[in-house]
Amino acid sequence: MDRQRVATCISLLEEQYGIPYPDERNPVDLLVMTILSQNTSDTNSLRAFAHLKSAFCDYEETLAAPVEAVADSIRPGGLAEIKARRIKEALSRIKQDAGAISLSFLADMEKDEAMAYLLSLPGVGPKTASVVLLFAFSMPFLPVDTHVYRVSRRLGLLSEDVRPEKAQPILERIVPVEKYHSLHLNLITHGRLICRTRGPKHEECALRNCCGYYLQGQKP
DNA sequence: TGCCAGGCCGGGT
DNA sequence: ACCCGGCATGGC
Repeated sequence: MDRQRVATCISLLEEQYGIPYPDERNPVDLLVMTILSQNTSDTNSLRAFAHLKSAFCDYEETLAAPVEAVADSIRPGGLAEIKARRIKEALSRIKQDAGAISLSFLADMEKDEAMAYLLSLPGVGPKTASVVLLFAFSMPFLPVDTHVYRVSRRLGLLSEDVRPEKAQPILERIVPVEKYHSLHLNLITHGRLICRTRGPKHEECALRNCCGYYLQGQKP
């Protein structure tokens, strides 16, 4: 797939939506928040994260608490039992491996080593690990979620036969590293509204307007 | 009202 | 490798 098409999509998105800058967050917060966001709407996951933070004064306390208490604190997010267990197990592993509930040691690792470590944590898959490594450590990973996958295919950045688990390395190859933040955030922030395969109102909005000629099948 | 949400895991073929 | 069900609350 040609880089020109990618570059055009990125700059059209930036023109329309601006260049997003992620707010700085501590890596453990980011990890926990991303676990809470898995297959969950942002309103629900943000609410769950706020509840969790107010229920415990720090992660040591979260770790010491019974799973049911953690689950109760994140109930509004959905999938509470599973996520509570995963969060506690992840915190426990981190403390055991790092001697404290901190992920700052990842900064000293090679990117692939850091990725392998995060993937070894329960409840952490490629998407979650990539979010942490990109946004907390500026490592060159491009998180691929349902929106990024779906919209990338609709824009022709990925061919139709590419399966979700194959999408990330392909996108990482054709997207310039310095645009990972920008593309990811614009696609997930606005991606739910654009280029949906069904739902007529979605076809009328943003990205269709700004990248409309791609969707009409014209090759630039 | 039903469908979906910024996945991941464990089990099957 | 690939496919699939389960998880579960709130919003539109």
